Amino acid sequence: MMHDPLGCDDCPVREIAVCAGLGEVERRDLARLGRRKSYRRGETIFAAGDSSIACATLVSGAVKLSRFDAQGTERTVALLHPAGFLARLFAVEIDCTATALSDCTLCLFPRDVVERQMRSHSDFMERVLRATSEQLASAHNLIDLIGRRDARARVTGLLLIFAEGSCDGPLADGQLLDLPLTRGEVANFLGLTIETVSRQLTILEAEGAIAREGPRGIRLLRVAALAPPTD
Amino acid sequence: MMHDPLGCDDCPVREIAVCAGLGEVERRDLARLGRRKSYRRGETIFAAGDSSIACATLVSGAVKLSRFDAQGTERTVALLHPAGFLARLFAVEIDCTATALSDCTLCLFPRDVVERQMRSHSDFMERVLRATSEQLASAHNLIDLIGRRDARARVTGLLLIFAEGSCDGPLADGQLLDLPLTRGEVANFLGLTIETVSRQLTILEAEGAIAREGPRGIRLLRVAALAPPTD
DNA sequence: CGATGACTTGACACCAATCAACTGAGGTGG
DNA sequence: CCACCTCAGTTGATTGGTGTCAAGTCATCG
Repeated sequence: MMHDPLGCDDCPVREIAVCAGLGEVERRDLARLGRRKSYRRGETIFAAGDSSIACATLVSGAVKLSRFDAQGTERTVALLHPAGFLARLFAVEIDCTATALSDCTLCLFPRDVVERQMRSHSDFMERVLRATSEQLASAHNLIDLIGRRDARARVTGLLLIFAEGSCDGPLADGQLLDLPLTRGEVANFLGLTIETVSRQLTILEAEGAIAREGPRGIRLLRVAALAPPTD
Repeated sequence: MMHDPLGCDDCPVREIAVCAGLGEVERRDLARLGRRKSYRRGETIFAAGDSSIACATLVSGAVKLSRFDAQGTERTVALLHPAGFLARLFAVEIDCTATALSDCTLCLFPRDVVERQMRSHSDFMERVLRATSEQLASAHNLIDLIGRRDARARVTGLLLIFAEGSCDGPLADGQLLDLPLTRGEVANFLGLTIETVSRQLTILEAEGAIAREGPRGIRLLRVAALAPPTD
């Protein structure tokens, strides 16, 4: 147990998360600094302004990052899938709140200890930087999605984001997708209303592109009908 | 000249750019690795897929970052102001094209040499990481702006982004703003059409919030009328 | 059994997209 | 010098997609 305090040995994302690629020794060093914690759906992982946690890796489940404006209106700015990385290292301020979308498990690394670790292990810092770059790229993907697409494309875009994030390997027709977001959360993320999201799903189901199975389950019947045109 | 190859000594952003905070020695080390280059409005600074440039600091002028989808449609995902930082270090792929919005000057750092420098100077890497985090935060700001705001709020939001980016210090009524974007570029960035942008500017001018001075100049008459409600 | 909350569906209104015409500046050439 | 073109921008008329409001369904829970 002393040698594997975070349970890395059976970590489902050890090969793809930010910790991957570190040597055995470095990983153990890192593992000693963090702790693994589980959250239930709806729980706040950290709130805006909380600076105790510097970064975190999502081991299982799904997490949303959102902000609240002056009126207290929520705005979801990112979704995280397993192996996803939350980093606010050296940021001027932490302005996002992280909330569990489903029951989930994370490896949390406290700020002080991680900043020291990063300065002495440039490999680790490099991986953090790479992860932050990927976060930036997916923020750009989201900008693309909500900036110019109509309601249908936004909904299909979200389905594809989740399908790709929750499974490894390419998508196949018939795949069952667990969408842990409520309609309200989907709407908030996509910049739509609950009603519009619901209607789009109805349309997609009528077209035979998807089938709803229970409140959260969505079976992707024809992936090609969801993807944007490739010409 | 050997001691100041990039012209750092009279650099207008030396106190706020990514290079600030480095010691004199480190900055000279860094300066030896980069080169300063000027671009004219419309020129491409680097295209998607070009991996020769790892990062760049904008010294003067304005730059847009955009992507092109399968149909070749442009989607602007970020704007850069002086002291702004472009980094795609360790990213899986460079997917953005950087274009000069106005005549501008940048310090460019080639990829190979910068990655070496980062690994040996953790101070530098830390600043790059911080800059990338700030880029992420402004991407989130943009998501907020275009995801749920109406046309008026998007246009005023852009005006404020540019006003804050192009001057240091707080905003004051009566300030003249040079908006180097064409209507089409504004529309693309905000996820609107040219016509809607034009109409919103007309409305804002009729309300006395702004005054258009020439094709590019906008005088901010009442900043309070542009800012979102704070209650 | 009623209450609650997530979701769906319908009717309608409204904002922004679309299509189209017009203006004005800058450039070119007869 | 003026006719003409082009291109960015503005303005107007109309359409359509999405928001809004409202009602209704269904599952869960006390």
